[in-house]
Amino acid sequence: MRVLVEVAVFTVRDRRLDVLLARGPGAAWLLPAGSVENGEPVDIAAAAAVRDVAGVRGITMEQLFTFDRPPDAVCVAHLALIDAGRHPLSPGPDVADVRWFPHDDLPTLADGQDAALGYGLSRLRAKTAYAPVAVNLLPELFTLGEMQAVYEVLLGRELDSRNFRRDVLAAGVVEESGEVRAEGRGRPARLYRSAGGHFAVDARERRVARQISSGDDPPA
Amino acid sequence: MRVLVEVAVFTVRDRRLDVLLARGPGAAWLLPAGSVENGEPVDIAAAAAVRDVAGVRGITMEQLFTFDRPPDAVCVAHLALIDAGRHPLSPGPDVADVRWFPHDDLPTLADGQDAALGYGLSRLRAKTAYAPVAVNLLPELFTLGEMQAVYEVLLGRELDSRNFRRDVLAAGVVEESGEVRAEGRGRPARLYRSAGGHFAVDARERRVARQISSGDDPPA
DNA sequence: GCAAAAGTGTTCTTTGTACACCCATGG
DNA sequence: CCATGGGTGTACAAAGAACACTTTTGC
Repeated sequence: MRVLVEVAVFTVRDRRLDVLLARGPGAAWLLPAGSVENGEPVDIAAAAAVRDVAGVRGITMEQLFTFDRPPDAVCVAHLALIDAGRHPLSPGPDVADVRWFPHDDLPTLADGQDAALGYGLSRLRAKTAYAPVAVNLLPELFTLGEMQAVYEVLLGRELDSRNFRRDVLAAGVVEESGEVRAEGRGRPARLYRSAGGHFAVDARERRVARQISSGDDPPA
Repeated sequence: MRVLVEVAVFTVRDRRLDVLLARGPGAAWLLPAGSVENGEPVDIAAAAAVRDVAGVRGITMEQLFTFDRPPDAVCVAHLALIDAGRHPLSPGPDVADVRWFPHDDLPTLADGQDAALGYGLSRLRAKTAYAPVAVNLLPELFTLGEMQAVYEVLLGRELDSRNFRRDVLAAGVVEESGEVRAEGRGRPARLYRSAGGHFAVDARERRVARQISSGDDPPA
């Protein structure tokens, strides 16, 4: 049997949640994908697929699910989150075109890829509940306003900035860099960086976070 | 590459959480496992493995994770929950012995199976938080006391029976059968059956349950 | 009649949610 | 000087956790 990999790569740009798609010459749009060579670790193969298709390296990934790909393959789907600003796209050799699409306005994908992408999206939203996913979608230094905006895009609703700031700071997932950034008009914002650790945006979530020091994430 | 399947099968018996293991003649203890034939759906192969090894059929399973199995295979691990009372074990042709082991007192397993089993256990406990997993571990009719005992074993702590009963009934995951069972001394208990739907044992959990009508479970 | 398990409500504490104003800068 | 986004604390509402006694049966 053949073992394939594919990766649902998400980013947040311009207050939109985008998905990375590529296509070969004359072909349909696809998630970055590849196959696993004999003996190669699956996660390495998935990272290689993203590198070869889009020229993006060094991103962290999480395994999602293994789908059947009749007639003779299985496909291990992965989820990746990146800051598009730090990872410019460069199409690989067999790729005619690679670009970001708004997650709610996608071209038609190959059979089965819808499932992987949909599952990736729901897992991403679920993770919002107990992991500081936003830091994976932001530059090294970011303002709390930017971080809040990412969560608002992921959750599809507005958050109260006072509660948001209180909770993020209390959770200790970010630390002040000491720097400040003035961006156009308005008071300059403090810049933070990730400090590791778990975090949950609201209610149902914070509680879970507390008890899930390790638990729901895939092993190894 | 070869694609293998293995299944961590759990049950609760006698206030203990047990795991199903099998061994071939003279060989080590293993999780029920098999390989995926060309074109066969992975979940079917996993069900077949449990049937062939232990003679148990018709159980529901959930995919957990796909592990590397160097040098030339991957293994798709699954989680299954059954009521041991309704599924007597009968060793398959290549199996010398198959039996239940307490989850915290296991023999040495083959490399990699520890990971699958450990992940299965943590997923099982995590699911306690938002799914009525106990009904998969109980007979068709059961008392609330038995159900509570299952949760206590899974969570490793005692629950308050008044809160437990209130919450289970309010969640609507069980319905009265109208029957009653007297078991030795003590007041006879009402018998319930599963009514579908989600349920959470406590706090952190109930809230999550409410918002996860669909979300965290694998697709398809 | 007593030991053993089933069944039933209320109070208090913790957590979440809603909310309004002053501050620093650019134009 | 005003428009824009950043930054701060409190009061109310909801949910969770803790808790004791009565009922029904077998022995």
